[in-house]
This record gives sequence, structure tokens and C-alpha cells, in this order.
Amino acid sequence: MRKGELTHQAILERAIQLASRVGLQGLSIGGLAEELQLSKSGLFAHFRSKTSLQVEILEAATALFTERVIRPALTQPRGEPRVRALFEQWLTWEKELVPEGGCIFVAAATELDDAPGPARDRLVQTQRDWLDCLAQAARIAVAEGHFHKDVDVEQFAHDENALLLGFHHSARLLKEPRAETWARRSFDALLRAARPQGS
Amino acid sequence: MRKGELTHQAILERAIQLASRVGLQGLSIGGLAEELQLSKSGLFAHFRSKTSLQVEILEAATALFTERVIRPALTQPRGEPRVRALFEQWLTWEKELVPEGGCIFVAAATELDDAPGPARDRLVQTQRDWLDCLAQAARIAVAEGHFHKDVDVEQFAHDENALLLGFHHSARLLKEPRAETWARRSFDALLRAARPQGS
DNA sequence: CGGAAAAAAGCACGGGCGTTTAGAAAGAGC
DNA sequence: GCTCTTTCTAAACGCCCGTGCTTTTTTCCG
Repeated sequence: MRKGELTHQAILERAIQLASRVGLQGLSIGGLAEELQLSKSGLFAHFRSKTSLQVEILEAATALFTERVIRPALTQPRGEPRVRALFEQWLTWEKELVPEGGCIFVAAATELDDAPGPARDRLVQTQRDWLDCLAQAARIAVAEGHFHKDVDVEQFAHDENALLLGFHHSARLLKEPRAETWARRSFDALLRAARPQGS
Repeated sequence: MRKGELTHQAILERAIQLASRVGLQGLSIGGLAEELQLSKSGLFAHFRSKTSLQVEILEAATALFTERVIRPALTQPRGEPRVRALFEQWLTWEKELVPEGGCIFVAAATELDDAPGPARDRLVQTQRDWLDCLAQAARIAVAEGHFHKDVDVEQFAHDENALLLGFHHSARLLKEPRAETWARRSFDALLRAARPQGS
């Protein structure tokens, strides 16, 4: 009973890496099994279908994301510092994943946007939660007086997320060295505009 | 000699639609042939391999994009109006493609970012050209005095592109009704910041 | 209209896919 | 240490993939 759960976890860990590179659809059970030195059917037995494997990958990735990005940011003081930390943690998350394919959610987003099903549903929920998290941090910044009263926190969250997508695009596809600089500068401008009376 | 070129074109047209939905990798020759009521081998004969089919799809899509997005924008007056037009034309392009999977370049970007090869190379070139185009429009706006002198036009182009990616994400994955409003509002803010002395 | 050339179809291949089933190896608890 | 259960393997399935080869159909031109 313990051994099973252990390999199950190990499979998911490796699957997240592989899926980041080749996508959730591109990931093949045979290929994943080979990487783990496991038989195809042995691996398959852990998940009843490829779809549920995909869903479990997304769930495991969400848990990892929460721990690596959100939790550290929550240790920062309420308000702008925490807003900043969320952005920085995400950049770190993406950069750490560079060798293995970048943020899996970004990859999955365009892959699943036309593919109805449980995997898509799960991804949508994760993305909504993430945007809510960003918006909530901004809301707190308003409450703390770090941002001015009429900042539209949902718009702010959307803009912030767009910058993250832009970074992914520039860094991963175009291999643009200035990507990080650009992302930070844009985010600074976003913060500046949100603060009371300009800077 | 003429008939061949005709079907070749028809194949690419439909392939762009299909690839927008299922991706360049997900697109299968058999599936495409069936949609066109053509034999698999008959279709295959037009392209010597799947890779070159993918490259031709990207090239055809680039031509379409140039005609539908860039050319109309170039009819607008130099400076801010043209910058605006590029943004608006892209939104139109994306919205027109909604029923068939959204902008193929956005889909291909995350799909190919870890897949070295001719298709990726072609896509990178297209994206660089697009960013250059955005930057050049901004440069003209600076020259015309619509934007202030020390606007970093490459940063501007990057930010604008990030907003477009954000729109795609919100509209296609999250089906967010406010996506378009958000995108326009962000872009307005971008323009406002670029104009001499605030508004 | 007839014959050369081009285009499309038909068929078969080797291989990988997701999935199923039956059985071997390994682990757990008494 | 034996037994029962869990975990893993081996082999096979039907299916679709990209890709060649051969043949038939269509198109073009003198």
C-alpha cells in the first residue's frame, strides 16, 4: 500500500516535467514509462486512462505551484510587497523550469483551449484561482493604502498575468535576453500607475 | 499545372483552420484529407513530409496575417492612429478566428517553443517580424511627436504583444466576457503613458 | 481529339498509440 | 515464513499515424 503511492507520486513528478516539454497531449504513456524505467502497463495501472493521468498531472502541478509560488509570497507583508512577491515568485518558478520546458500551465492553456473535457475544466479552475489570488493581493494593497482606491483589481490581475504570458513568450520562444528586464519594467509601470498620486 | 496549385492552396487554407484548433502537431494528414474529401496519399503528394506541411501552413498563415492585420493598419495615418490600428486589427483577427480556434501563432508559440526544427524557426521569424512591425509603428509615433522622445519602442512592442497574449488567454481559455474590455483598457493605459506629458 | 504530363487514389508497410487481460514478482501482516 | 494482496510485467488488441509505391483518373496542350 505504501509502495504504490510512492511510485504514483514519482510518476507524476516526472510527468510534469515531460508534459512541460511536449504538452499534455504530446505526452505518451509509453515514453513516460521508458523515462521512469517502468513497463507501459505498470504505469498505466496507476491511472485508469490517459485523461485521468492528464488531470492528475494538472492537480499535482497545481499543488507544486501553490507551494513554490503562492505560499512563499504569503509570507511577505500584506499590500504592495506581497503583490510584488507574487510576480517575482512566478518569474522564479518559470526560470527554474526553463531547462524542462517552462510553466506547464502556459503550455496547457493554448493546448486545451479548444479541447473540452475534464483536463480543460481542471486547468480553467486553476487559472481562475490564480487570477483571483492576484486580484486578492491587489485588493489588500488597496485596503492598505498602497494602491489608490479606484484601482480595478481584476483588471490589475489580468494585466499582471498578461505580462507573465509575455515573458514566457519572449523568453521561451524568442529566447530574448531582455525578456526579464522588460517584464520587470512593465510591472513597475503597472505598480506605479496603481499607487496613489503617481509614484 | 493550374489545378495542382489550386488544391494546394485549398489544402493550406483548411489546414490553417484545423491547426488552429488542434495544433500543428495534433494536425494529422489523414484527418485533414478527410475534411477536404481527399485521399491521404493525394494530399501527402503536395508536401513531401509533414514537417514541410507545417512550415507551409505557417507561411500561408503569415501571408494571411499580413493581409488581414498589417496591410489594413498601414492605410491609417502614421503615428498613434496606426499604432492603434495594429492593435485593433489584431483583436479583429483573433475574434474572427474564434469559431475555428483563435490565432494560430499563439497556439504554435507554446507548442513549438521546445521543438527545434524548421517549423519553429519559421515561427520565430514571423514573431520577430511582428514585434518589429509593432516597434516600427511606435518609432514613427515618436517621430511624429505623438509619443514622447524617450519611449522605448521595443519595450512598447513587447508590452503590446503581452496584452494580445493576455486577451487570447482570457477570451479563449477562460471565456471571460470582459476580456476585450480589459485588453482595450490596458492598451489605452499603455498609450497614455507613451504620450507626451501624461494624457 | 489524342497522347503526354500532372494529379489523385489505392494499397501496404512498419511503428507507436491507448487500452485490456493474464500472470509473475514483490510487499505486507499474521 | 506463509498467505493474501498489491504492484508490476509481458503480450496482444485494434487503431491511426507518416510515408512509399503503383495504378487509375484527370488535366492540359498541340
